[in-house]
Amino acid sequence: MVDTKHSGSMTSEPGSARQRILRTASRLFYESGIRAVGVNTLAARAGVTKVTLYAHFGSKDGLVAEHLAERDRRWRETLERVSAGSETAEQRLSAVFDGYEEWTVADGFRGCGFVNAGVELTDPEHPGREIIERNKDGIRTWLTEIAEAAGCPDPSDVAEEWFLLLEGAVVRATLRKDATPLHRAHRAALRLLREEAGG
Amino acid sequence: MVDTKHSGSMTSEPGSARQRILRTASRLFYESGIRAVGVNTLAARAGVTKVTLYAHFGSKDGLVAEHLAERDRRWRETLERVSAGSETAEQRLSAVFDGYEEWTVADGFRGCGFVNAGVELTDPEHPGREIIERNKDGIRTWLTEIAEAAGCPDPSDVAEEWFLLLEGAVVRATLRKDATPLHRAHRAALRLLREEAGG
DNA sequence: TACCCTACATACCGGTTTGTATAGTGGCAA
DNA sequence: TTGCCACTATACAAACCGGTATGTAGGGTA
Repeated sequence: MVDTKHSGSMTSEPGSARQRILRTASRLFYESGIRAVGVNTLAARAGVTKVTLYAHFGSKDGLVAEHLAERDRRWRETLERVSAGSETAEQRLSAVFDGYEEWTVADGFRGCGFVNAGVELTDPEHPGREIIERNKDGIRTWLTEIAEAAGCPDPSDVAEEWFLLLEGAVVRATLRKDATPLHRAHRAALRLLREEAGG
Repeated sequence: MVDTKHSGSMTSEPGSARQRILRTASRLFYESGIRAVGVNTLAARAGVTKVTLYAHFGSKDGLVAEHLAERDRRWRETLERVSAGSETAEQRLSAVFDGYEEWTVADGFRGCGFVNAGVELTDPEHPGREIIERNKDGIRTWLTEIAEAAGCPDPSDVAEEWFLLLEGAVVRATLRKDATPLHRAHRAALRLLREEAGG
């Protein structure tokens, strides 16, 4: 009860209404799925009225899209954070796979939020879809830069193969919670790096 | 109107009510997602009343589970069919990847139905979840047998890596419809086979 | 003939969905 | 002081959700 700018019933959650909604959406959508969480539940859990939610996001689809954009933003921050301190290409690559491994065995892991959203948002016109694609492009770009830094002759080819291993491992880890898919993907990725860059 | 055992209003769709329901469920659940398709819509599209649907499957969850089981059955048939005629391990492996490639570029492709169902069925107690796991185990077993036939020293290791490539390629192809993920996964899988078995 | 089984049609249940309309409240700035 | 702003509270609308109750029609079989 320290700095809630605008009064109201106590909602132990700090931050502006908008931030609280986005944070709650991120948690609930990821935990239970987007369709499974109604705006009533969402607003109540965020300590906000439905009117406020609609004033900020216009519609549930709008909220979903902004939630995905926010998630993408945080995801990029995380990627840069776990890579900070890595110097060689091999270290940077390992940082990515280590980060993913840590994530897949953490409590509450339920797969890639963007892939999951892609499964749920069947309408190809949904505003969230382009954010999903943007996020995946971000990963591909990141991996391509590593392959370039390593001096691979075909960086985008190598990056794409790393991406397949990474995405496959996440899917595998989603169904049976286990660190080995990521571990194995990591090993395969390093082997490929040494073959392509070292040779 | 040839052999519908039990009368009824004409429902151009052939087969028993049960089969029609399962076939319709398979189509609609895959196209639009499980949660997005209500039992009312489903029954109407199958040319069946809701009462009949509930008499056969008990609940929507029951229908979902039986639909997944049916899908798994058909999936295994397809796998054996595309592999028929393959003799060497390499041919059998390529048959799998070719089959997947054909699938991912076909009209209406919307990813792996089992992975998608796994995303939607967040309840870990849902009866469909074990069928999803069974299906994935089927793939892993199939790939392991190929690795064994090829004489790989660590067949399950190799199979798991093939699996990562395969699953990753399907996810990639789902977001941006394109044959290249499968193509690249295929190439990587063959390279791995030659390294492990040939060396 | 009598019964059963399957499927039909229709209507209903309580609850939930997204979204809106209306009125009130507290703080802040001009 | 006046007015704006962001918010609360409540109530409602129309559609849809999964699921059930009731009653009927018709072929298969004993």
